[in-house]
Amino acid sequence: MRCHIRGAVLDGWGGSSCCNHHPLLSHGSERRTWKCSCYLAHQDGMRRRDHIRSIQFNTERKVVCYFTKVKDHSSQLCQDNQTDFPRKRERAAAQSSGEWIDIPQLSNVKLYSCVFHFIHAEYVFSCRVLRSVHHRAKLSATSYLKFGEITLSAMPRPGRNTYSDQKPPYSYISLTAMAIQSCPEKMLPLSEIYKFIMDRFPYYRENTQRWQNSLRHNLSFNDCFIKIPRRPDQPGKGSFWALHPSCGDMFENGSFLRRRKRFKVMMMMAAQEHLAQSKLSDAAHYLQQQAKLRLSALAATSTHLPQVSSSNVGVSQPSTFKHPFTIENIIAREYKVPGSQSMSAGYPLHNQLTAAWPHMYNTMVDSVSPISMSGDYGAFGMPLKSMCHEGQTLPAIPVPIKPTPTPVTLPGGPTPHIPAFLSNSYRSLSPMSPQAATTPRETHTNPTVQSVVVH
DNA sequence: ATCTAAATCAATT
DNA sequence: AATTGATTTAGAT
Repeated sequence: MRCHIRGAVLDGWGGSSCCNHHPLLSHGSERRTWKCSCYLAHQDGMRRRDHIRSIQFNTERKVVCYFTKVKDHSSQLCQDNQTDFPRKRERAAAQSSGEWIDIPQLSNVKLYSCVFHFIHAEYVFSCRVLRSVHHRAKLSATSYLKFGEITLSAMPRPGRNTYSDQKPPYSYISLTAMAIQSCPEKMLPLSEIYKFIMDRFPYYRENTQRWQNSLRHNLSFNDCFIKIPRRPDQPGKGSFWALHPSCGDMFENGSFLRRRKRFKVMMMMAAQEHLAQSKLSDAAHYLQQQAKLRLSALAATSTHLPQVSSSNVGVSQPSTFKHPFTIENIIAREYKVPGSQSMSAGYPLHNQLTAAWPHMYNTMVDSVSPISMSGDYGAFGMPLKSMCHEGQTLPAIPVPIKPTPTPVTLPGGPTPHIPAFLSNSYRSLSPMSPQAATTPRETHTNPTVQSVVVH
C-alpha cells in the first residue's frame, strides 16, 4: 500500500508499505506491519540512505515498533560501530491522547529502516520520521529536520467480498485468475476481466489506465495465462484469456499476493509445442474423429455428459470440490489460520485442468455449436509468443498438453493408440473412448511437456 | 538482509 | 489490445 506524504520537502522518501495485511495473516492477531526507510538526495544526484533519527506517532492505539538496522549498500554511511544494536529491538509506544509520541533513543545507532507493528488494525494513524541531516558526507547528530509527514490508513478489516475501496490483498495475477475462474467457460476477454475486477473491488474503479496496463503486462508476461483466439462465431474485441492448464494451484502457499515460484514454461517444451503446432491440422482432424466416436458412444450409454472427466483420470475428486477462486473458497481462505494446507494440499490439478476447458467437452455433445476445427486452430501451446507469428491464429480449442506429471493407469485395459502430439491431452479424453485400440509408450516416456516453476 | 515476484512506466507493435 | 524491456517496489523468509 502506498502512503501519502504531506509536506515532504526532500527527495528520497524510501517508501512505506504495508505487508502482512493479507486477511489470512492478519486474522487473529490483527497486527499490521509497515516498513519504513528514508533516503537523502545528495548533491551529486545519488540517492543515499540517511538514517532515521527519531520516529513520532500520533495514534490512539498502541504501537509496537521493531527497529531494524539496515546496511546501506550505496554509501558508507552505515558503519559497523553499533555493535550493541540488537537485530531487532522492540519498543512499545504508549497510547497517546493526540500528542505526538516520540520514540527517540536512536542517538547511538544509525537506523536506516524500521518496521512498525501495530496492534490494532482498524484505525488511521499518523507517523512522522525525523532523520538526521547529512552535510557533505558528514552526519550531524544534532540537527534534525522533519522531512515528511506520513499519513497511513491501515487497511480495514476486509469485508467479505468488497474490501470497500481499499486495495484488495490480491495480486493482478490472482485477480485475473479469479476472474477467469469465475466464468463457466474459464476464459475471458480482457474487457470482461476488467469488468470482473471493477465490479467486485471498488479500488480498481479509479486509475484504470494504470492498473489495466499493469494487468495487461501480467497477461503477456506470465506463462500461466494463455491467449485463445476467438472463433469466427465469437465476434468481439480481443482474444480470450485463460489459465494455463498446467499452472496448478498457484497460490498454494496461501498468499494471493505473491506466489512462491513463478510459473514458467520451459524453452524445450516451447520447442516441442512448436512442433506440435506444425501438426495442427492432423491433431484437429484426430480430435474431431475422436469426438465423433465419443459422441456416438455416449449417445448409447448415457443421458448426460459428465462435466469433467478428471475423476476418470486417476485422481478421484470429491464432487464438492470448489476451485480456489470460487467465492466460497476465497471467503473460506480469508478466515483460515495461516499455514493451513487443508484446501491447497488437496487441490486437484486434474480437476482444474479439465475444468478449465469445459467448452472442449461440452462441444463434443453440443452439435448446435459445433467446433470449428479448421487448420486455423489447433493445439494450443505454450509460449504463444513463439507459436503465434504474425497473424497466425491460435486454437479455439486448446488442448491441455500436460494434465499431470503423475503417470496414469487407465482403467479398462491397454492404452489405446494415439498420436504422439496428442498423447497428453488424450489421457483426459481416453476414458470416453475405450474402444480405441493399441498401446503406445509415449504416454509415459515422452515428457512432451514440462511445465515448471523457475526463478 | 536477501531473494525475487510483482508492480510500474513506457516504447512499440 | 498486446508485447516487451527497464526499473522500482515490496512479500516472504
